[in-house]
Amino acid sequence: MSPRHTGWTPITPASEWIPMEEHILRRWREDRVFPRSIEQREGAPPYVFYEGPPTANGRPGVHHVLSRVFKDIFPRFWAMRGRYVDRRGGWDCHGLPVELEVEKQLGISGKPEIEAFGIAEFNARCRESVLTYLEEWERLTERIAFWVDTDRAYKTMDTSFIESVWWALAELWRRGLVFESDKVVPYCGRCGTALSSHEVAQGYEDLDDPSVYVRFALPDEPGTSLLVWTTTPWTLPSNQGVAVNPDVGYAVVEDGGERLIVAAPLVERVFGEGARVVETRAASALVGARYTPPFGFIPGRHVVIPAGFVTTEDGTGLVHIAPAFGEDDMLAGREHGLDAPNPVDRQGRFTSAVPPVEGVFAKDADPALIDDLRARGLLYRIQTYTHSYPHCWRCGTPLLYYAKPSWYVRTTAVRDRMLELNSRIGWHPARVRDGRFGKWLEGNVDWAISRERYWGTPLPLWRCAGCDHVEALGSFAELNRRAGRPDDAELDPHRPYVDDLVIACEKCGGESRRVPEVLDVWFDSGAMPFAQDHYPFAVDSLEGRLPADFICEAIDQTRGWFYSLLAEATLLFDTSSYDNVVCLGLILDAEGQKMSKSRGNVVAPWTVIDAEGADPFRWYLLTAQSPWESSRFSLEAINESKRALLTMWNTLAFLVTYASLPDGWTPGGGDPAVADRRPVDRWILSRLDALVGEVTRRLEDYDTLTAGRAIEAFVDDLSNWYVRVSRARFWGGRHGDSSEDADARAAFATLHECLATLSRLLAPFCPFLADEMYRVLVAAHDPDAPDSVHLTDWPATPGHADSALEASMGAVRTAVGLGRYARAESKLKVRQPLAEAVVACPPAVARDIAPLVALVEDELNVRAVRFVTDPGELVDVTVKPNYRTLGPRFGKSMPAVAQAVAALDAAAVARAVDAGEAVRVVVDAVDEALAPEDLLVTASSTEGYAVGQDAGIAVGLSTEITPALRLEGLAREIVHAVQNARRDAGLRVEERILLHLDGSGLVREAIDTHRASIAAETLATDLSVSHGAPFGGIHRDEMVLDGEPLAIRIDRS
RNA sequence: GGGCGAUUAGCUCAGUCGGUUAGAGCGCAUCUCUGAUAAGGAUGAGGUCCCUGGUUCGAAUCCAGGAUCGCCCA
Repeated sequence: MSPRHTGWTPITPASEWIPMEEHILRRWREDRVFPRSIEQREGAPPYVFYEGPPTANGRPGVHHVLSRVFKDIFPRFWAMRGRYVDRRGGWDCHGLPVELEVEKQLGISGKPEIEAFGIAEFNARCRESVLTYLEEWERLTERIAFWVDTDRAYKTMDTSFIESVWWALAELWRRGLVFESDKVVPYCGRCGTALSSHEVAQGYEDLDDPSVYVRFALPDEPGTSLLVWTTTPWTLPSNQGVAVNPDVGYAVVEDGGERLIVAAPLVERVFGEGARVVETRAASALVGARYTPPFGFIPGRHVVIPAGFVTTEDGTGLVHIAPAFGEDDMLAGREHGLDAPNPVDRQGRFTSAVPPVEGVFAKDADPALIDDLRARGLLYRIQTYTHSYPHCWRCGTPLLYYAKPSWYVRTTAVRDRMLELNSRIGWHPARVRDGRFGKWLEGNVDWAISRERYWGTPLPLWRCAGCDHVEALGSFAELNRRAGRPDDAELDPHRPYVDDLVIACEKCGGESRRVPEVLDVWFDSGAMPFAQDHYPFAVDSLEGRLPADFICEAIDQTRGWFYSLLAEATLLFDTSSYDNVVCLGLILDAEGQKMSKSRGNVVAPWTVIDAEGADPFRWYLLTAQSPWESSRFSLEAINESKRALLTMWNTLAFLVTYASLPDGWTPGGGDPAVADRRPVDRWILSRLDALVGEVTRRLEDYDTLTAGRAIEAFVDDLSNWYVRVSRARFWGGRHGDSSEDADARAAFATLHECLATLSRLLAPFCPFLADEMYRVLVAAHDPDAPDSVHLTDWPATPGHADSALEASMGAVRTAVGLGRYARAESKLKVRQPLAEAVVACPPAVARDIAPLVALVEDELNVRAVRFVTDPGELVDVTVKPNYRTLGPRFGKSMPAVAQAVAALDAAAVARAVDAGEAVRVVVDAVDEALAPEDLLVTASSTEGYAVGQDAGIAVGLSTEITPALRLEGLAREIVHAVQNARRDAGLRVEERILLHLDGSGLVREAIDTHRASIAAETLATDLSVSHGAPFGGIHRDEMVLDGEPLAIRIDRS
């Protein structure tokens, strides 16, 4: 462990935060602070956190920092609250992104080329590639102080992880929840695999498609055609039918010598005004009609069928049906006995079934097919139609809707249970529960879990070549046994090795081989609650591991990880897998555009860290805006949000500067009890009390924004009021005066308690700054204290709350603010003492201020404060009804109440309110009593006197400057000038000086009159006055004060 | 086409249960304080709380419709 410093050490300047953070990182590492923070809570109730695994085959971006910072703060908070918070990292290893990367490296593309290259070697490359940036991820994770155990990180490609996933799939199989079905699926021809709906969700992009109107001739009615509309001309060769809406009338329109049939409501839309409708028919009259298909390559029934899904929103009301290429088409086709021919191969290219476009990618065949239609006179119209169309989320190829067999998990079986469990999840923001996520669950369809790819968890399903019987194997031991190997034989569950293991069919004894598909990677991620611990093989219970207390990802995971976690836990364990989830927004660039590699507007996290440091980065992400809204990101924004941290740091530096002076102060007892301290001490401690409560509540509610604001407000109070008004006290106690000494100790102890407590409240937000504060303030003075703030307990409310005192101080601060305003208005510097301030306010406010009146005198630099409490004398008062209390009582009569109140004698009402008496008014001929809280009394100054007013207080200043006050003001100007000179001379705050002054007239008189105080304030052991400042000395300065010359010379004492 | 959000000062954003005078920071202008300060303070300029309608004694806030932007889906 690092040697512990004792006593005060200087504060690292804010300009050195970055090297300081790096130093602290080394200390954490050497002192094993993170592991110890977990170990010391062993046996305590767990707070369970799951790391949603990123893939390490790409570089981390700022959005990853966002999620990792939120993943860090709550576990830190709960660890300090005493919970056992094991935090295990994880890496998502499988999936298309990895394969794509390797394809790129190898310069190959598509499945045939992968197979030619060899699956074994391909997967070996995937295994290497997936962790390309692991080191950078780990370095970033550590640098931003995301405390997560990367040494024990689970990897979804680990054999233990895969075995747990197999167990889960076999379990679901056993319960009949896994099935194979021919279904239309979103299919990527380039990648050669179906995509799950949550993958499809990630790839929508606007696409210009042809929108074509095609004539389907009716052979029984020469010269008459169905006008059919489609945006996917490439599916026309596969046409098997035309669907009409059974509830819609259809019109026959004569158009340039031909007769075209469209839905009656769409006639005008298609043909424009003045179309000649020669006949209308019910849909039933069309059903069963035969037509000539647009292309003759593929046989079929080519018949009109009824279908409820046909709309008259757009198109022609006659829908082209190609059952192989649409879910609706497939269902309607089955119902009416249509075939589902599919002339598109697994690469998305036309087969020889459609000779003109053989080998062409389906969507690319549109122009050739349209030309063909046009040449044969079948094309009625072509337009361009821009719509949002799904693309492969990784390779960007437009997806095809395509019928093929796939493996499914029957999630619809637990749909209602998922909804029920979801209703109990603490969503942040809450709206996601019933909104985006809830709606998604309501529309749940069975989860397509198979992918015809290579680098993934192989499906543990074996199919018999003889009898087609399928069985699921849920463990490696079982597979080995069935394959005739020893139970514990070495086994690589990845392809192609696992594909070589042939088992005997349990039914017919025939040869059973594994199905070729691998698993949707989202199933891997959703399995992590049990697979990271190799359940049920390595552990037999998930007690304390499931569900998680807290998870966090960006909103785009609603259909990804948030879903896969919930679905799998519900299916397998009948529970949710998380109790709370923070759902983060997107990070946009400074222009409000989404950051993406293609736009080139991605900000690298290292840029931010190197410029501003990790803690300012964290503070910005945690407190600058609602985390679930998308927000604009810029370096400037971080710099702005850093302000509060700088103020806090300056306050810390102030304390250390004075405490470490000779005869300074160290923590550790002998300080006055809180009850014996000054009101301002008790005030800031009361504020601290409130702050601890507020931050605790907010973090319990996963609200970092409001917690951070509360901290900022406190820091402002501490620095700009407490330290400001207490500054002189930190000089006290150096003159052997015991009462001064006690007062100084009280001030030090108070400020120290505030900052030390602040260090613990700040620890989850800014772990570096907080730890440094704690080290300087606490650990360096108390050998028994934990050596890091992250090993301490979360502060308890210290019990210093005093709401009356806070109200009083509020009034004082208002009065001082108004007084300063009054000075500014009359151009009277605060250094010029004045005889009197007059504070006009209600008696209650005067009573609030009275015990703290000395503060007002000091801050306004006046000899005395006089209160004027009679409303008539210096202030006008106005009385208004309190709508908040009276509104519910009087409702519609509120205008009458307002009128009645306005008619009252305001001064009399003000006195009554102050005395706590009810006021009677007549409203709508009824006598009503208004309680004091029902009336709002505001004061405003009478003309020509007071110059500041607010919240029932007005402050005026006597502006007469007597000769004595003038001299005193000058003396303070002289002190100010000397202090500046000291600073310019580079003297330490405590260094004694020999001071030589010269000035004429009033300046000379001021020096003579206030000689002792000038010397004391400037730490001058000797003060000499003569004509002109002699040469020599370490510093000389000359200036003009109030038209009078002043010369200063300073020497070291 | 549907769902979910967002729209508040020049910029970035808060705004609790509907309560009459809507806030902060930054920027700008003027002034000021300071032996803790990469600071602080005061004042000012700057607002159609996206629009329209409704509910209500009272709407930035609730409801309906619309506009724009974004996300999610079909």
